[in-house]
Amino acid sequence: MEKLIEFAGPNGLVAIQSCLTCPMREEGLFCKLSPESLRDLNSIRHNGFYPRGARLFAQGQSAGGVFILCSGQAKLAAGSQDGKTITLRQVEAGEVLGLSSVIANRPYPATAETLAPSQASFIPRGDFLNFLRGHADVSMRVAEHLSAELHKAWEQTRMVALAPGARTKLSKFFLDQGARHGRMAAEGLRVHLNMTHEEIAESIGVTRETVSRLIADFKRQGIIRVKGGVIEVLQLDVLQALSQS
Amino acid sequence: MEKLIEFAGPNGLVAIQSCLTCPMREEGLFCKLSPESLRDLNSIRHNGFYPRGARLFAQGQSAGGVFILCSGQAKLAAGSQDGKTITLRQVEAGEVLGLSSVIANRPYPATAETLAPSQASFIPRGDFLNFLRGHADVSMRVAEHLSAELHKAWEQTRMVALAPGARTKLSKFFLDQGARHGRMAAEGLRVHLNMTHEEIAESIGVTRETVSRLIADFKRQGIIRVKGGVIEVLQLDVLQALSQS
DNA sequence: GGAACGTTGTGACGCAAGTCACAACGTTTT
DNA sequence: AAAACGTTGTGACTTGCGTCACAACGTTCC
Repeated sequence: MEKLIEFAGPNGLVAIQSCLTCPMREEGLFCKLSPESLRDLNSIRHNGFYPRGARLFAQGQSAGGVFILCSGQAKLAAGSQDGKTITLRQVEAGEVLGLSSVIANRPYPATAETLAPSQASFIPRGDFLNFLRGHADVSMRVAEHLSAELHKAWEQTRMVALAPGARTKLSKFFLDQGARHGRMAAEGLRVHLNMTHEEIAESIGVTRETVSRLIADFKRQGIIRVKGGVIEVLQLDVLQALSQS
Repeated sequence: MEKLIEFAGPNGLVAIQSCLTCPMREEGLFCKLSPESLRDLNSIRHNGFYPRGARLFAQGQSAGGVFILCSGQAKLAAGSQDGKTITLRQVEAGEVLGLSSVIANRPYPATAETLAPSQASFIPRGDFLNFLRGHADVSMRVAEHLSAELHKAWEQTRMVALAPGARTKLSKFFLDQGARHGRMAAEGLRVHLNMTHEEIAESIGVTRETVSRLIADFKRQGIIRVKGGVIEVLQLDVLQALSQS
């Protein structure tokens, strides 16, 4: 991080200059650290800007380092031979990508792709492990973070395997998205959802057509309304009832 | 661990007396530690013996501590309201149960049940966290372990979601079991599999009937042979071909 | 030995969701 | 403005697997 000149990323993204002044400090896993740790962290990170759809790393690559998603949004998706893919995790600003692969010294198990224009800090594997070893407080936090991720992964497995039908899964998906980015408005919960039906389908493990049909169905029943990338949940209670597997 | 008298558990299980002389020392995550760490670990563990089917903890309970499975076998299974359950993970001797829940301070996300007569050491949450904080080497190992678990969980999600049919899943399951407990014999890979069709079904997320039918099918095709809890894989290559999603 | 129980084997049936196919839009490109 | 492209909406058809239902075993347990 030699150059800290004023800089705004593409798409009007405002650049985050330093971990020490990062607005995520209260939230992100790696942001809530002691000032010393934070300074050291800041000194080994490499900043980068990515447009929507950029690939941070690919499934099967050896784990070269971790990415801290400073702003924007990304997803972690695993694919099979026959072209099908499933989204393992959505990654929000402040979260980390590739952590477990670097620590376990294994290839990335999935591909990481931005869902929106994003800023991310890359930390090479070696530097990161040194950093970990030198900061006992951090490795404890890492363990906490990994634990939380593990719980989410299990929750995901449970959802995919136990939910009895596509309708249930889609309801769960909308509620989950609502909890992440939703805001209450006059008409109901309003969620900015810049995903295609195809992407939604990959998140819940069904086909694109099924998603299209179900959304049409939800609209017909007056449960949701859609206008240009924004979903309004009009009948939250109905959606919740549907999501109960 | 006050009493270290000679003792054999139920079912002829030979008791493991101390972490310091544990035969798993080279393998288990918590076993391969420095002698000092090992001694401290040994001083906070509480030994217990469990028959097959014993419940170590239940889904939703607050995480009281971790279990180290010294010998035997267990599973971690999550259930839904309507009685369906899915096996999240099979736990072998030397592995740990409840680790992520204790660290993340969350309720156990699944129920842990022994699949065979087992010996396990329980370590209360407080003691364990103190132990972690006092031993920097251990928390790094914990991070590694959690990373490995996370990868397995993702692999599981991938399998359940991406595998196109029940046949594929069952093939994968057999191969996985073979890798764990299999031995090459004259007729082929021999796997001791003390699970009912019901349990297999829960592991791969299909119904019991489907498992029964598929096994019958595999037998008819000469891919496997079954006699009393032991499965012999006669045509490993065919099974591998089937498991390719 | 037979009652009670849990496990396995199969048949019959139905339906949710995958697959294929194409039409109707929107957006970006040129 | 037409072409090229990606996204969405729907219809028709097929099918794998869940569900229900029972029969055939095997094992404990009095």
